[in-house]
Amino acid sequence: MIPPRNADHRRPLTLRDVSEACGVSEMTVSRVLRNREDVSPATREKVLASARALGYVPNKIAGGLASQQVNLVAVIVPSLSNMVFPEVLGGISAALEDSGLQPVFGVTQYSVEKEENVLYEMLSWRPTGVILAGLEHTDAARAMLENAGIPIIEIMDSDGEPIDSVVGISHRGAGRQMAEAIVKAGYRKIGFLGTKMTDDHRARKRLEGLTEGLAEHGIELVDTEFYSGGSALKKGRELTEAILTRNPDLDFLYYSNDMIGAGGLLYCLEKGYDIPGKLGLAGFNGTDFLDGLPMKLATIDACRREIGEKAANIIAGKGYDDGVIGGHRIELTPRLDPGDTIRR
Amino acid sequence: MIPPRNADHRRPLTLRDVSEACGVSEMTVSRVLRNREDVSPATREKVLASARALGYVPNKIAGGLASQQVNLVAVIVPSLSNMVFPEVLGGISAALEDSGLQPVFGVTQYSVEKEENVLYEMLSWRPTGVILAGLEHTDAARAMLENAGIPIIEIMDSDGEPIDSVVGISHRGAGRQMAEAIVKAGYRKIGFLGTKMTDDHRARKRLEGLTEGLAEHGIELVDTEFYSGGSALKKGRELTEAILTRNPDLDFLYYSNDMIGAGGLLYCLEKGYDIPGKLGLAGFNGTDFLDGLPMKLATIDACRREIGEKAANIIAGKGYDDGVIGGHRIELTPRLDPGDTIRR
DNA sequence: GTGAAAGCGCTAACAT
DNA sequence: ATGTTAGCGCTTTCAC
Repeated sequence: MIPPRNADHRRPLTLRDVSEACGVSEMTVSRVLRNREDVSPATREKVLASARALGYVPNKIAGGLASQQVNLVAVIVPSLSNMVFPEVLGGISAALEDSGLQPVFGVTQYSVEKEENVLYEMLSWRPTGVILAGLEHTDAARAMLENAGIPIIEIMDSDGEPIDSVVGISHRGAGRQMAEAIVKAGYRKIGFLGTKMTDDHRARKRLEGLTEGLAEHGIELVDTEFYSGGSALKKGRELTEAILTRNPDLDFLYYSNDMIGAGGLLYCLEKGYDIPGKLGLAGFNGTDFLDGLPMKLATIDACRREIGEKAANIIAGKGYDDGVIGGHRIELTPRLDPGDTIRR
Repeated sequence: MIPPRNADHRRPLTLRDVSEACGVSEMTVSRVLRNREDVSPATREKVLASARALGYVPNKIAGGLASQQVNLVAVIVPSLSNMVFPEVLGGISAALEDSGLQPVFGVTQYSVEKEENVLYEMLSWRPTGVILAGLEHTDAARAMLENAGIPIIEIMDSDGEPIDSVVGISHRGAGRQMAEAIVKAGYRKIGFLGTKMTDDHRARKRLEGLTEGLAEHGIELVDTEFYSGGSALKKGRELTEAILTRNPDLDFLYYSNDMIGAGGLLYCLEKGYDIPGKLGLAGFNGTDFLDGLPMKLATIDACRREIGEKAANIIAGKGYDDGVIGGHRIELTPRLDPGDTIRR
């Protein structure tokens, strides 16, 4: 075993060390390091030189306690392995870039109990605001959010009552929109394939929307097929094979996300199905890294990046010059891209 | 505009509030809330009841300052949109699950300057340890890491000298390993396709390893093709078409990641290339969500999740009962999966 | 433009 | 098992 090189337990540097090194009061050093204007250029240079030379890194724990302000934004999402949420986080990071605020991410694995724990942890850091996915929370989490006294932005989903602000799309609406498109294109025997959605409320709402939308045209879903875990692409193939074997006369398959839709598409192409002629397909999310498949899968864009940006901007107070931080309701309109897999 | 519901600027609750509510000293309340054993069950219940009733959330800023310990682990990665890093983060989160430590993520967008900034931000929160991708940093970042006095784990790449500990694979070795497999399978005219790798040192090292490995058999790369941005699947198609048009006699294409490899594979299948007979293909990462493509692309597993777990375990002190935290060197051996796209 | 004093909310260390 | 005291490293406030 190589001996530890970094196990020195030297006391970290403090303002006092910098102060002594440059012969300026701690207070003035603090001013310089916070880029305040009321310091003479001469002292400023002296201080910065010492700080750099020593390798001083300010202690935000102490700073936060003294100033009662912490420039963190808590961001809580169900998963990172989904490709959906990394894009939301990208939007948030970009929007917060020059705001002086820093996002901190937490993951719930689609469990409201885990969400409650993560939230408790994060609130204990006294963040400037909270962004979290969805409108469904435990009672305790809801209470914490209501009492936090900071902006709370619920994102992704606008089907329900937010605690404070909400930025999202109507997943029920997306389901209905897809139902309209399917019916208008002349498909009649429709199957649904998706995740087991005990805790994925948005997928559930899309299915509900689809069902309602079809019902208005007197159409009922013929069959459904659910999965959990595993490679989505592969699962898409398997589910598709299963549902088409059971119901050879299906003429449309609606997938709860683009990845399983892509798997289904590959399967159907291999089997020689006439797409979109005899069989139509659609997914959800507008996953652009799937561009490059043999055909472009029909999908509805979930506006992931934009949702992240808008939510972050509310907390950063950007673009909302009414000065009001709380109580925003931003419902984005997702665009349906028929791609190559819905006939026209 | 809906009026703000959450804009009340009530003073957040303090230990004192809980203390007064239950008639127990602040100190004892603090003990209860930190789950310390030296409190009688009766007082414990009384305190917990009050804390819950009030909705008290501890202030870790103050706690961290007083105790001089912060249960955060800073994790710094180049990107979240890559699918590689979310898996590493998953491994880290899982390993830290019951350690009382919490990961905090930062993103550098493959820029060492940005890395330096993010690092400065994170170190100012006085984390328990730092996990960051790669061995290449600015001098200033290196100095900060060396002076931080906490465990520093550089991950993903073991080709070089770590500051403290390292957990990764040799990308140069992975390149050589692939070269061996390619030559052994009888391919001779090899092309490389990948990202413009000014700042992606690991991709660069893989290419170097490949070149060296081929050179040992007297083989030179015939051609290379680079891209940046855009849908990787689509780029894979475009690059493949370009390189095969220029060099119709190529018999192997090595891609710097599985996504562009998948795009290339789909392209070649459509064009009717004989794979793996006349043309072999390979990628890198062991991206399992690509299971479900018409053929399984040859690849080398980057051990992403395992790297995350091992790095986190070092900081959590788990599984390293020599009591030493610093100076670990863990080099994992990536497995080559020939899939269906290298002939045997 | 600069400095001195007080205190942010909690916990370590020491009493009891 | 519980309470008291001091102080973590910074910033706010006020004085100069």
